[in-house]
Amino acid sequence: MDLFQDDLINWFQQEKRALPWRENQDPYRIWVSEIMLQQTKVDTVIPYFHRFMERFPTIQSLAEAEEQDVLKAWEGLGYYSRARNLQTAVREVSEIYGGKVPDNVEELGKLKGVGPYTKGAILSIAYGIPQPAVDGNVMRVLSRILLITEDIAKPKARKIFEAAVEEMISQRNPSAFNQGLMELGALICTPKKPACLLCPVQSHCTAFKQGLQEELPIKSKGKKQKTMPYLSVVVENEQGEVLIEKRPEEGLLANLWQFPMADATEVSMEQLAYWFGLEYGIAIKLEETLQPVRHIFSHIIWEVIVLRATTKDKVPEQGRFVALSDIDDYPFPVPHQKILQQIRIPE
DNA sequence: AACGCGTGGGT
DNA sequence: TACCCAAGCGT
Repeated sequence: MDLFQDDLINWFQQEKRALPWRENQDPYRIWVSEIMLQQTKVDTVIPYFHRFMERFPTIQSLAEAEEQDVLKAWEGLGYYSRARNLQTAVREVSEIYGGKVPDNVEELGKLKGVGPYTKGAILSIAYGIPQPAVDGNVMRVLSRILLITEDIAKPKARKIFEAAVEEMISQRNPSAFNQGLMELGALICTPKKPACLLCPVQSHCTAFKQGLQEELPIKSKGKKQKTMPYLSVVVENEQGEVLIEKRPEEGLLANLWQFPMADATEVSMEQLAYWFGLEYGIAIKLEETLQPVRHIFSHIIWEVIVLRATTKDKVPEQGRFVALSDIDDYPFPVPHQKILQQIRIPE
């Protein structure tokens, strides 16, 4: 009768995927990977991680970078506050901790963007310190192993699983234990149709014994998204430049760039040119309707009617005219990249 | 505690 | 189509 911990760790060391952030234990690399992996699949993260580490190889280089360049490296990855918080925290590590990532719960947990999960992941993986790192995988796996029926969508659930991990975690190899739980959740103990027949810890699994693996974990459902209609306009001047503006520094897609966009519940198509004059201080002439853009976020849906317009005016009160050849310097969210594609490849 | 915050892939 | 899901965090 082997121990759960040993079966899990042996399996992990045998079967773990070769991932770029597993090449060494550099706390900075571990940190960046953990932030990118929040709510994001491994396959999506890999190319971003390579580019990011090439562009910002050290704490120092990221601390000294322009936020605009950090967001550009994050462009398309989503949850952009992760990038901004990471840079804020890295600057703090640079200034307060001499560039060394803290190796204790107290200091690490104070850093922007480093919550209970990420804190435990960095401590255990980079420093070998036995701390729980409870993510969605861990809750799913342990809910089955231990038959825990707490609703994992509720905030209080995480604490219950953290308490369980504190009792179970391997003191000898907390890194392999925590990563093993997550790897198991990603490869075997999946949300749907878990591969129990291949599971290295099947003999320890209470849910499997009772045939309840498909019923766990218990997870309540969120509410569905609301649709938000917008009117967006691509304004071209006589130099062939287009008008773009920076989004507000808080909220959705903060500090990213976009084409001017009006809330369509407040501004109609007929009012658009007038509205534009008030907002941007220049006169435009609507030319044509482009392909509408629909974008589904996690919590809302954008329905964007897109128009093309021209102007003879040069200096807007808001935003700036940018040559198409320079537009790649600016981080755009996906819905506005869809608009950009249309003016790059007309027809 | 509940909600805001992205995106791409799977069924 | 309409969900669900993925190595969460800040407010």
